[in-house]
Amino acid sequence: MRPTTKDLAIEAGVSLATVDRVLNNRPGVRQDTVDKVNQAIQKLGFIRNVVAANLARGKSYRFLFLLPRTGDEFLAGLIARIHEANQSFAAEMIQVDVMHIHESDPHQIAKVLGSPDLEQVDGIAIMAPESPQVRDAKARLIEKGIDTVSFIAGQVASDHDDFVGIDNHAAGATAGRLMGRFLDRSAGAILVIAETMLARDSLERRLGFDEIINADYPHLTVLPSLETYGDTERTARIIRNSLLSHRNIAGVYIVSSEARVPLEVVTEVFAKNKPVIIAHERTPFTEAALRSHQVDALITQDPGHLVRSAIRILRAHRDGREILASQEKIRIEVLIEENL
Amino acid sequence: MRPTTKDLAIEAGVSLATVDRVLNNRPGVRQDTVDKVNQAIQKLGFIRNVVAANLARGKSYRFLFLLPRTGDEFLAGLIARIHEANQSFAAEMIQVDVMHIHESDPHQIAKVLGSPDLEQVDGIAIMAPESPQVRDAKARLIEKGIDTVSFIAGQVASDHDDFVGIDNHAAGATAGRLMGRFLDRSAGAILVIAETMLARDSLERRLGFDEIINADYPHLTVLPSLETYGDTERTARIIRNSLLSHRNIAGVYIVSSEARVPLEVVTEVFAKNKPVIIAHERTPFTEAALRSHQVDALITQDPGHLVRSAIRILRAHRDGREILASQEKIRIEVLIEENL
DNA sequence: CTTGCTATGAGGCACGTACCTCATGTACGT
DNA sequence: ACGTACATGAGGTACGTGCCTCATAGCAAG
Repeated sequence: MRPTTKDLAIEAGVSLATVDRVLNNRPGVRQDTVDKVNQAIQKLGFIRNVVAANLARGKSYRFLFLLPRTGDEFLAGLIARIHEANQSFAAEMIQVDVMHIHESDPHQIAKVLGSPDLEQVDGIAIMAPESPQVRDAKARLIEKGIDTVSFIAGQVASDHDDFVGIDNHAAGATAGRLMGRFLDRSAGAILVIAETMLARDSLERRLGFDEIINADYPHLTVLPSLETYGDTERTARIIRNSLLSHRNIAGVYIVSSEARVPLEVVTEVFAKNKPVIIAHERTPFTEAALRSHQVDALITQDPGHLVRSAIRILRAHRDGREILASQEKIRIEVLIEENL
Repeated sequence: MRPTTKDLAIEAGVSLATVDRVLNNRPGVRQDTVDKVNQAIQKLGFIRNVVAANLARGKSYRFLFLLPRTGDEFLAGLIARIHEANQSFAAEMIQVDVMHIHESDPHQIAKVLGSPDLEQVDGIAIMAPESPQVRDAKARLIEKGIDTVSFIAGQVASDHDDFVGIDNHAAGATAGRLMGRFLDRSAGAILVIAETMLARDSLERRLGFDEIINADYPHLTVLPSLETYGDTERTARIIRNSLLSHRNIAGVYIVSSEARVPLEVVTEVFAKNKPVIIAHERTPFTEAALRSHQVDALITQDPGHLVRSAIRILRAHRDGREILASQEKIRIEVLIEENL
């Protein structure tokens, strides 16, 4: 049987009340008494029964995911996972909600983050582009005792705030390596398509991609990024224009998580002589594209893992516990048809 | 606040005792009373507080991992993860242990599985080659109320028994596709090296690999598998012999999880004109090999995920709960230097 | 010596559920 | 009408911890 607080009290030669005071950092205990209890903890290998503690506290957790308001399939998948997690974490008294924000307006995001509605929440996972406003708002949340994690995009990890997501520079490099190897000896140009290069993650991916191509595949040229702004017509136009100036397009790298529109346009434009295409994120659409050989590889991160990881980290923060780093590391996955 | 059993009792118009009888499938309740309670559960959206239930039961879980007795680095990593999991699951009153078996002797495995020591255990994750003896022993364990999962290798999933691991056929196919694409236009032969082809997983990987190469890369020939039997000298000899008969070796596929010896030999033998090499599993050694470009890609499964998944599944079985399938699906990961 | 402060002990109630006992009710067969 | 078997209620204790109140002991300053 595992030692309980009662055993601790006996071992330390103090009362249950004192053990309780020490365990919960309550004032009014002399330092040497604290030490006695801590020694007993060491000696018995006492592990606090979190389960019973939470029961006694009547504690439940409320976490919030702040997500952009796009119709993105990747985001839709993410939201589905959040709801799934809401089910499976219910047994542990954890409730998660989703709130949407206008990603483009830092002031509005900061306003939402400052709103008093959020004060009943135990922790927030924020998916928003980096900006001074958001950074400040986060700092204020932390002052109020509300933990935050940066989710997928945006802020860099800081001391106050974990980052849940992949290293986008490495993800871009991975795409670059695959592109290089898949194209091996064929010289040519590579089209890079992004929704907007203002997003930090797109930028980093592009940097990582370029680094690999420039270093190891001198016969390949990476063209300037095309920005779609999420507009179908514009996407078609700029890709066609690019085709006119560059006849020798051998590869296409779609940087953004919204691959659908660029992919459709590219597939149509390059009806024959399809270049090697690499995109990001697994969605019903990109999965089908991989199956039908419209795409050669996907660089992805597991949305379910992202969501659960954010929740686990927020809870660990709340409990003042350590996290199991190896479990929370989000991997950059390479998907081809065979390992879907 | 979430409804409790008390609320349930009021809603159903019965006593707490009856609610308890229904919730825990105890006899002595008329069917229509059972229905009343179940309706109340539906209506209130009652979710049993597993945490409180386990507290009351004084329940703790003991799970066992039965692993082969090799000195394999992959296995060492696995064991490290099990100890890690033992720490992090301690808060949920779950204890996991490791026991070693002689993988080569089905009778001995069956004997271990039948030993009375195992009767105090709640569930067992078994990593052992498939055999009728093991199959029978498992069936007997299940009769005794001890759940089992097939871990990484061995048995196919059955109704009684989940499989935790990757689809090895798909893993082989993934290796095949990468090999084909990395070699693209260079014709040649591919060396396949296994510890033994008696292992089901090696066989399946090879089948998946061949399927892809034969279908899509006719300029490549897959040679008969070389079996090392884990012997360094033998490995060096058979690889050298193979080199004499086949001058045009363009690729090497190391099927087994123990890649170290084959890799060392291959690296030495092919000092110049290194073929494309693909191996399995991430270990300190294969990771270093990837970094130093001795290996071109690794096909891996996450040991931490494997371990935690097995534990979660065993616990869910024990609690009679459903598992979250998407979380328990072990992915076939593709590792290159950039996404390590 | 009194006053006041701090450190500690003793004990109880609560959380939501499991599990036990005992009493009572109800329907059935004889 | 009686005994029997089954269905249900009522109430208690327990699990390990948190949190509260009250009592007491020790010590130092006035």
